[in-house]
Amino acid sequence: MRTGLELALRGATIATARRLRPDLRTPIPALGILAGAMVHGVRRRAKYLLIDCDGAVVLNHLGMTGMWRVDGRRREHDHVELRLADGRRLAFNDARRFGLLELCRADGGHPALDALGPEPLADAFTGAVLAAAAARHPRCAVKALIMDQRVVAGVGNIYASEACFRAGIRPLRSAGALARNGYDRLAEAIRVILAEAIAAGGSTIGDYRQVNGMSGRFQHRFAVYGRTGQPCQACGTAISTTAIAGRSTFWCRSCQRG
DNA sequence: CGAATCACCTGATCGC
DNA sequence: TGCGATCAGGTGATTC
Repeated sequence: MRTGLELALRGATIATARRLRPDLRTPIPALGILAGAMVHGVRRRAKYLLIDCDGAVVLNHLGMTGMWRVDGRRREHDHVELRLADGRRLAFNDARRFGLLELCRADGGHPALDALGPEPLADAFTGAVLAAAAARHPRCAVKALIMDQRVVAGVGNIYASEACFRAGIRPLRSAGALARNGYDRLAEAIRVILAEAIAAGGSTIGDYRQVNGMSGRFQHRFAVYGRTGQPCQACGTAISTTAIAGRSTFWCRSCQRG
């Protein structure tokens, strides 16, 4: 989504920005400050997008169903609308309203960004980081550990299951019981899965679309997510499902014994 | 204290 | 066909 937004917005001037309803997960602030501003770029930190504008930084989280689209016509659940000086219309749509759209402080920060762990695609993220977190939370399930945004920032429910499969690690395994080389494999698996998913334009399960309206393509490459009962592509064993911390978790009991 | 559970909200799907 | 129950990409508060 960051890539698509950057392509659509970088260098563009916002003519008007308005809320179409007052709140998402939190209140949406007045956006009049964006009128006439140029967009310098779009950054990402964890699952948050930061839209750098003249005089303001917009902080946005997609929640479960949030998406930005360049689209001429207004759709149900469009909650924020940017009209650009060149005539294009960019809308933030979020059926469930678990998303967030706020403005950063003058220093560019925001409380939501304060406690986040390292970026999984940055050099600072290593197996040692996961092993250290495991030492702090030895009884935590491995999958829950990698979904803790304070441990590593940006791994959600789909990619947590996929990364555990890729690393050959049982998602329910107690964090304290996994050896260091397991965390090295897991950190690498997280990097690979996220990089591949980003390159594929994300995963469209229900209504998610890229900024240009196209579906993601990574859902066709899921090894385990949503494949309960279907044969594992590696060994043929039926994929299992279980709940960890209230989230559906998919795994192969044969391939994932680590 | 840490970890599981609930709450937030809408829509799709499933079983009856 | 209709209806209630359940589930869904996330996060933060509450409960145990």
